[in-house]
Amino acid sequence: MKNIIPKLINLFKEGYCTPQIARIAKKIKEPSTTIHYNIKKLEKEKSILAYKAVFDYKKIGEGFCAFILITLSPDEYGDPEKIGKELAVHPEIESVDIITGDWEMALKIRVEDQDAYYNFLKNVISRKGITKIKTLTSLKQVKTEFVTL
Amino acid sequence: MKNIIPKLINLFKEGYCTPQIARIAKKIKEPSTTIHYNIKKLEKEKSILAYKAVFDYKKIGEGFCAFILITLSPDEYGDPEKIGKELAVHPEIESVDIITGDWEMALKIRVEDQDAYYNFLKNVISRKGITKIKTLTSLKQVKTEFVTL
DNA sequence: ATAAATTATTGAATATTATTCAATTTATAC
DNA sequence: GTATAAATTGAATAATATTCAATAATTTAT
Repeated sequence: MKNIIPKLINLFKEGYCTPQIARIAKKIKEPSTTIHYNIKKLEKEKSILAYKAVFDYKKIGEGFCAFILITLSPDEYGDPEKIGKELAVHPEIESVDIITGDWEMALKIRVEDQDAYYNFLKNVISRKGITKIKTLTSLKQVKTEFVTL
Repeated sequence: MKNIIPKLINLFKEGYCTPQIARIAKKIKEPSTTIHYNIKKLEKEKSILAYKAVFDYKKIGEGFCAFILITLSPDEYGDPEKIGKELAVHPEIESVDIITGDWEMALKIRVEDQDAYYNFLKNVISRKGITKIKTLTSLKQVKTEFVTL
């Protein structure tokens, strides 16, 4: 057996999808060439970044989801974006935001289980510059990426 | 002029995309029929919920992004999922999670600007059952929906 | 262990769909 | 008001997903 599915999942996180112009044309009752033109415009001006799949993450072995709120050390405070970009390369991280308030950064994480999360914290999050973190574990996901589960 | 773009954006939030089987087949060097088979399997078992576009939200008039942490009143505490589902219908809400810790729920919101956010708080969030909220405004989005900006 | 049944892989043929192209209309700038 | 650019459109084409039937691999039952 080949087990192509993990590869598919990875590709679909990046993109590897395309708009269904004919379906959209039917839906909003416009010629498909007009739809095509407008979509290409959105792509050219980089308003659309990617076409991708949204998963039921429990079903693809990423059932553990958490938010991490991060406090940065004063010396790293000048360039939180740098740390953000370094963190963003990790595939377990769904989102990275620089935020206002009691913390400087908010991450959303998806891993298999609590063990995997512990390893993630040890290997990725404990790094110079991060002073303190607070984990908010998701007990139940009601809506994700604009898709209601 | 017709201004089809807002309609496209709405459709792309729901889905209206499809996998690029030929491209995937080339990428991982497998027959396209095998890819097709495996994708249909993922769809049938509902591991894939949708294929959709990811936007640069600043460029589509949804530049204001915030997380809302919510404390529920003790009488609603028994069924936070019910409130979650009621909130989930609002298109401004990207995600709804029931969480552990100092708060019971975490939302991610996208609207045009601070004014729109204020209105959103007034109209959607102030409701019976929600005792206290804390807003974490995103100053800079580094990564969203697994896509690095 | 063997047979039966199910699940997975694949190539060839087909149906759909995105894309290109050229023509026309609509909007914008001077 | 004219010129220039942007947007819409139908017809033709190229590319793609899909179906189908056959084969192979894996699992289940006996």
